[in-house]
Amino acid sequence: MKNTEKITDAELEIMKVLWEKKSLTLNELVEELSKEEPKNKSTIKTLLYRLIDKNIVKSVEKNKKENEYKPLISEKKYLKSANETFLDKVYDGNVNNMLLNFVEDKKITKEEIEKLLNIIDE
Amino acid sequence: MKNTEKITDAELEIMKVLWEKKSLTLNELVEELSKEEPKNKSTIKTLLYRLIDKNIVKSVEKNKKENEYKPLISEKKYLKSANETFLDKVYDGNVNNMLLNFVEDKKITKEEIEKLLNIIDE
DNA sequence: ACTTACAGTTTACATCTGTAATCTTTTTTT
DNA sequence: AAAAAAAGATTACAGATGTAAACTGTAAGT
Repeated sequence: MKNTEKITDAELEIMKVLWEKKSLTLNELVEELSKEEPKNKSTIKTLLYRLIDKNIVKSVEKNKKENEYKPLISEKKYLKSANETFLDKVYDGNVNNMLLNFVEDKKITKEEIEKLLNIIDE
Repeated sequence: MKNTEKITDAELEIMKVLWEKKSLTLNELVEELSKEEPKNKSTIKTLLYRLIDKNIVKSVEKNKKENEYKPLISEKKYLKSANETFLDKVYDGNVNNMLLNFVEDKKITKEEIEKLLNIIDE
């Protein structure tokens, strides 16, 4: 699949909610997204339609009045693709270099790395 | 500075070369960028001008005929900003989650993490 | 000095993106 | 049944982006 990479920033905000909630009506979606700052329903509709066009979301009839929207690709899959794209684009695929920079920026601490080691050892 | 984040994908390719070579004429730049696949000079010109507009690159006279182009912001600074943007956008700032996903995708191996620990211990 | 070639600069243009309004079809309400 | 409300679907539009051509001024060759 290539579509995974074509999720834009605004669309991603929609997807995050859909991944978390699995399935939502438009109104539920708008409500979720408006928790922090109010969002325009029309805008969300457009983004949703674009995601449907791209086969990233599907629309299923819930009842006579409303549809439900469900993700067609998994978050894992998206993350894998997003990681790869970022790594290639910014670091030409060099993970070490990326990690070093995160450490330099104090984004990654020693504790986190040790935690990670433990997890890997399973 | 905010401009750092506004470097687009195509512009980034230009910047990578400028960061590495410090200073180049247009022709040198085109030559470098064309090593893998030939690039259109006109396109590179446009990207260069946009970077100049954004105060990310400066143009200095080299001789009567040609100018040299130099980066105005450091690669480190860009990387810091790019890391942050990616982390926030995709993982809502959760570094652990990001690392876990990189590990799952086999992008980060145990060896790399151990190497990293050594580096931090300095 | 005149022409040519090329660096520098400006303009063009299709597609993508964020944002939203409008139109159409159903469902509710009165 | 008629009117109102709302969901679904389409259209709009400005700014960003990738790609490249056109224009302009000057250096270089003859």
